[in-house]
Amino acid sequence: MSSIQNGLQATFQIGELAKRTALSIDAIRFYERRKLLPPAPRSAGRFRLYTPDAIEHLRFVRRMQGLGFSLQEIKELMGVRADRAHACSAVRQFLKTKLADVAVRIRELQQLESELKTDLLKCNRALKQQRGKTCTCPVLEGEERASNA
Amino acid sequence: MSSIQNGLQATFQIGELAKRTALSIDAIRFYERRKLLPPAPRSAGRFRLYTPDAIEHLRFVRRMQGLGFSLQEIKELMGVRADRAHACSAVRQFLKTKLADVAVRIRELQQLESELKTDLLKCNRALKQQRGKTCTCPVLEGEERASNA
DNA sequence: CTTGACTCTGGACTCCACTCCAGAGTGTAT
DNA sequence: ATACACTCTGGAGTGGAGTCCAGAGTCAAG
Repeated sequence: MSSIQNGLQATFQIGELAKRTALSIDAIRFYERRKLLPPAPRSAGRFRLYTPDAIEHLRFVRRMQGLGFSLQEIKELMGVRADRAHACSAVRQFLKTKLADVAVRIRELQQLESELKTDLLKCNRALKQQRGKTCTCPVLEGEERASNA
Repeated sequence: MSSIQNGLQATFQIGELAKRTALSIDAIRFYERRKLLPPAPRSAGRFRLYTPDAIEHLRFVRRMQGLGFSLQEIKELMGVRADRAHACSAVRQFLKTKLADVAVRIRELQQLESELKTDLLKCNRALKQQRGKTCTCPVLEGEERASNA
């Protein structure tokens, strides 16, 4: 399963990485093809060998994906962040753009959040007032005869 | 283009709606099929007729999409929000779940934001220190100072 | 040396969110 | 009456993000 190479690092292969990241093996290989993961070094028998770094790497990818970035965007983001050591104004510009995007997203989500909170309040009030009465729930009941405003 | 019906509302047809929302005609019809937009009333010749409501409706859809919700989720969200009048505990539960999702997203985006800010700072410092020196930029990769601001 | 669990590659397939198109009808302007 | 812009439906095609699979190779255990 895991092997010690030259006493340096504990490595493991793709199945193990899949388990530890809750990704499918296919997804990991797919990310490698799309360069979201650097090509893994191989064993004598051409099996991919990973170090714990890969786990972090993949978690970052998933986190960004969850935030709605495309694989392409994530790749760019990682590239720039990894290379900030020799920064140049183009990299700086890219970071600024991404930061602005993120700020917009945050504002929009906060807006949605407050709208949902309002809805929930109204919902709670309505529930209080109809204590015990049956209620036809559009979510559960698929559809009844036309409602909608 | 736009017509007055019974002196009640200015309606317009799909091409106009497309222009006003910056969506394609096909996308609008597609949303209707997927029930993200209520079926539009038709003219005598079966042309869809819209009121300004539709613009707002579509903007909401796009906004939610930009925040990473799938069309399915947006449909559910709209359904629940429209029907909060007769609230029931299932609706309430749905809202609470969505709210929690949104809160998580906001926190994650804020985290990313601060990481990017740190990167940007490092980037700025690096730039200051290498004033004038050429820099190999992974973003431009090869074409250097040929284009871009 | 065989078995069984694991991995390899390449290609086909799926689901989503559209986009593009053909062939037909609508509506108005001349 | 005809031209021209617009719209209709249904279906095929696209790109992103994977999933699924066959046929072959790897490797530890018995």
